[in-house]
Amino acid sequence: MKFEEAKRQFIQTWGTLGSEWGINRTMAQVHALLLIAPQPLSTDEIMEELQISRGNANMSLRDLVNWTLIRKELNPGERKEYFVAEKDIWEVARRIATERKRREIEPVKKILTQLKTVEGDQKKAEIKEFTQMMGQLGNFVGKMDKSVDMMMKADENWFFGTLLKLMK
Amino acid sequence: MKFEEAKRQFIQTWGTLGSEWGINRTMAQVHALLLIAPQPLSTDEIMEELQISRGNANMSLRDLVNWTLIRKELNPGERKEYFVAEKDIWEVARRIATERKRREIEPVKKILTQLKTVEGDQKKAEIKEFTQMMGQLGNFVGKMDKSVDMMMKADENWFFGTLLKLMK
DNA sequence: TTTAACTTTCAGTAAATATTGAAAGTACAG
DNA sequence: CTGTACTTTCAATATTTACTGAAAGTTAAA
Repeated sequence: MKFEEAKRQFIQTWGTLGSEWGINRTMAQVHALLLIAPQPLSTDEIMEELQISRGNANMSLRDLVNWTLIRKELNPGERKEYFVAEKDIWEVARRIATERKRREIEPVKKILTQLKTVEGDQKKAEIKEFTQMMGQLGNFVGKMDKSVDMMMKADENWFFGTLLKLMK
Repeated sequence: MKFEEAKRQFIQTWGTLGSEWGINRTMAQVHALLLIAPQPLSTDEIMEELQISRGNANMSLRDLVNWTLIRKELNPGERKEYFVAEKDIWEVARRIATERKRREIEPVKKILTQLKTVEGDQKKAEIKEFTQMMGQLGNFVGKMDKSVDMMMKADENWFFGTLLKLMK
């Protein structure tokens, strides 16, 4: 396969994967482009390569910076901003996990805790079932949460090494 | 908090969480409703409770059955179909992980493997960066894949027990 | 200052996704 | 068979989400 084709396909694949997991397709494509860029890219280069508008490029880049998946890089004596991606995939995974935990898991955890305290007679099947399920979910989410904390601190080889050794 | 309010809030929370993770909001809400139902529910009961159309209810239920998160239940001598959810949350998590792996991770893995074989001079920075990144990603996705396989076979207490013990 | 090179915003529009509901399909009881 | 109690489908529509591009904002060099 030719390089240009491979690049096109990678960007497309990454975009699709992103949108399947609730991440805006264009943002994932910009990320893909920066992941394989050997040097920092400017907004104009990204617009050109992905054929997107300035507004869209700016927004995607801002979001990626907020996710800490990319950072701005400035050349001395030049106004233009360039962007570089974090290229260590384990680090990328950790940042995504951390961010999604903070934005999505923590709020759910808090709500589940509240919902466990629902008023009503535990002898009613409805209430019993509800309380039990909130308990199970709260417990599970708590464990997931702890697992992410662990991943955040861990080194890749150690993490997968330990995990996969347990499999045998 | 009153039961009706807690129920409403749980269904809403679960729907939001689903849509943040690329799962149709209504499908997640139907799932939530069945998770807390002490007995099987019919399509009409679900339509009524969530205020959705017959078509939408039918489609969401079919999808949930395909994900093996719920199953049909028939009462002898009755035409109507009822639905029950798998209530063991560890089992639910495993089924979701298995399904997403199959639908989304496996195809990406296959493509990454192909993309590693891109033609071109490894001395060119572009190609070198690309090949390296495909290698890193392929490696990472492979490990995630194996971790899910492990989870599929494991018992909840053992899995989290082992994982969280490693944290200390 | 002013000008110019750049970045950000956001109202309007386009595209993607989800939902409805009525018609068609299915299968069982009589 | 035939009626009826259901389930499924799908074209039309509504809703949500993403994108554009021009105007406003910012910053620094002249």
